[in-house]
Amino acid sequence: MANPRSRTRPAHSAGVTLQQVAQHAGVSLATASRVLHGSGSRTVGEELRRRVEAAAEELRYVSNAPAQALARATSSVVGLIVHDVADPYFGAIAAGAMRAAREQRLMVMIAATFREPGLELAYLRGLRAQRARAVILAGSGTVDAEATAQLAEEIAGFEADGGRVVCVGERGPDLDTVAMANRTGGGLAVRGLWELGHRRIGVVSGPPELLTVRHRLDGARRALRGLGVPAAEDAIEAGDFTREGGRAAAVRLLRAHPDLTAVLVLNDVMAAGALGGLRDDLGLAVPDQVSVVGYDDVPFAADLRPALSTVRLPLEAAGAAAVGLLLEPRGDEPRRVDLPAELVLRASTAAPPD
Amino acid sequence: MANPRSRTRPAHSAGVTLQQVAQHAGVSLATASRVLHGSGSRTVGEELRRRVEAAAEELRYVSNAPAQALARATSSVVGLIVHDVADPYFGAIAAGAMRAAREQRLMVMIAATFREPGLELAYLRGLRAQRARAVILAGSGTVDAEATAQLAEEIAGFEADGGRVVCVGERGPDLDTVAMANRTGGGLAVRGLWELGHRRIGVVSGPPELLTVRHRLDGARRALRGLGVPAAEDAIEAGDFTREGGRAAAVRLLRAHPDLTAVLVLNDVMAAGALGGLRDDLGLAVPDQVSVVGYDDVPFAADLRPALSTVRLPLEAAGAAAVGLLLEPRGDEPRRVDLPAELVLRASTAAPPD
DNA sequence: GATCGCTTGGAAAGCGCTTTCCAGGTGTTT
DNA sequence: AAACACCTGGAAAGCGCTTTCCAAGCGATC
Repeated sequence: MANPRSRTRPAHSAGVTLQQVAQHAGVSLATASRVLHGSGSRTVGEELRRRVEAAAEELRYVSNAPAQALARATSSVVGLIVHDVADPYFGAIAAGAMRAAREQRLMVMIAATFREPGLELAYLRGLRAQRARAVILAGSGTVDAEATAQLAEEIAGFEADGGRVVCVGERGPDLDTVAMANRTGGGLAVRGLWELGHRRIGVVSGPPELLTVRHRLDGARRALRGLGVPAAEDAIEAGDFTREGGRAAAVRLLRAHPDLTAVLVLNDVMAAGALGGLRDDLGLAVPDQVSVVGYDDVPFAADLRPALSTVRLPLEAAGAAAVGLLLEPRGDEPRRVDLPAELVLRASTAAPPD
Repeated sequence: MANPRSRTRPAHSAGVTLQQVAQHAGVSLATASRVLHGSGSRTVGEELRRRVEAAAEELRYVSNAPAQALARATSSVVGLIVHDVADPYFGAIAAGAMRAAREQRLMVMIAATFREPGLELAYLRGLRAQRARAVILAGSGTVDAEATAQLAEEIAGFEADGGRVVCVGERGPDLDTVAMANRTGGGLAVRGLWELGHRRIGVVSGPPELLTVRHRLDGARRALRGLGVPAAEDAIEAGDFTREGGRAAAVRLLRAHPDLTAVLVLNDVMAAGALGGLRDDLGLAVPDQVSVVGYDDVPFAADLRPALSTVRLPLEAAGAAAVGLLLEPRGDEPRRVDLPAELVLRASTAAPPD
């Protein structure tokens, strides 16, 4: 009995080339190309056009993108480099980017560095090899000068080859970027807490080498200082940008500063951990004893209990904006899209206890 | 104005070809190719090898993947088609796949259908055009015969072109698949609830056309029937596979069947919504009045309050297994990897109220 | 009726790379 | 010392497509 998998297929279908389609239609290769992939400026007569289309359909022709890329010296793939696809922050950005990409009929090649330093560079190189038309650098920049310089060189090379690079989040002044309101948002959170009556505010921070963290922290600190909040400087604990990191850092923070009435956690994933740590490890009630504000407003933030107050960033819009940016012709000046942050107050914040 | 293709470029860095590297090293194109991309079987002398490598480095040569793909008639990209990257279920699978891909030095091209029916087909075609070496179909199959048949044909075409296809979750008997224990898991959940003492168990289900939903539901139903649980058949409400869908369906379910003491929600995202709906809309205490079990064990399940009891699926492992499968040569028989489900009891389940 | 300017189709030269086939040189065997 | 095998490097033929250039056909113009 015939194995269903080896079911015989019409001889056509496997590796059909444009040449074969042309032959089948009784036209030249050039004409077939013009009909099927033509840039439009050149027209083909109605009759031939029909014949070519019929032949393509009949033969089940599928164009060969690498061959096209080679001949055209440009492709329709864009790269997207993130730290971790499973992280909802990047998931949302990726979703936005992919939606936009679809509208432009672009394919997206995604790479996750899993926060391994050298990998971003390696992937950028890989994408360059693929002759991606553009790449979106979605992960946070770093404070490491060496790494930044290497990356800058690779980016320059990529652009010299005609590719476009767009960053989500600031990386450097001469790159096209979709800027997230990180500084502003940090200030927003602090001021929100202040308005609720909090005067002793701590911060659970992320890896200090990340630019994103630095900016958020910066905004928070500045606001704290501006408001004259005392002891602000040392009521900061850093941890990994993970649930566990947030949990541990929050516990450390409140052990060291039991008088804090509010804490700003620099990302929602950490905040989820912090919420757990405060309650389970420290027996603190949120928001009755301590208020907590997160950052990002990832989808599950509203599902946490208490529902997480947080600084909302338009993540999907950022992804979409990045794609928008890389479609525009490159300008003389680096382009920049600024996206706003917004403080969303939910149930994890309240007035401080008396 | 000059033709862009003939635009003069700086000798270094931009658009360096292997030919140029060879010239710079004083060797033939063939030798340079062997050194830089050689399959290893063919050796090049120490001296020339060094010279080529030095030249490549000096000229900042970056290989041209499309050209390689064309010449080799195979590429190093694999496609991954999901419903939604922002959904933690797919995020986890994607993360696992990407980790494995990295070890194999594969690039992954990702496509999100956003649950739009025809898009899966379109993307598969796109991936075929890209001459992807393989594609992973991570989204659930559907009960729609027409769509399934079209997909089958496209898959056959893809395979005829030499590509490999693997599914995460069952789609058909003659496809290589990483099978998730959907039926088993449904039973597991029901039995777990039974053992806690629940006798009136309802189900919040997902879109009935999804195979995944059907299988989970099937397992649950069978267990229910096996246990002799009455009224099981109609205590089922379906909703979208989203938070809102889960919320609405859960509310409907408990309005219609106020006597239920436990509900199984067929995915964690819906369960998050259900938790909210039961509490906020219906004033029901979980788990004191109603127990809730989810499905998938996505990362945030443990962060919900009450922490969600759920059926754990090894999502990352599934993604990795899929990549593993497509690296193996294609066998005569379709291959299959079965991944286990495990019931994780957390705080959203308890004995039923008296 | 010859000329011009269009439009439309085809021939052919690549795009950057892999790989087969050959040739020359070396070391080995008898 | 001749014959052989082997190793290493190069020339060249594609891979499937795009695009330039040219030629042919045709109605309009003078």
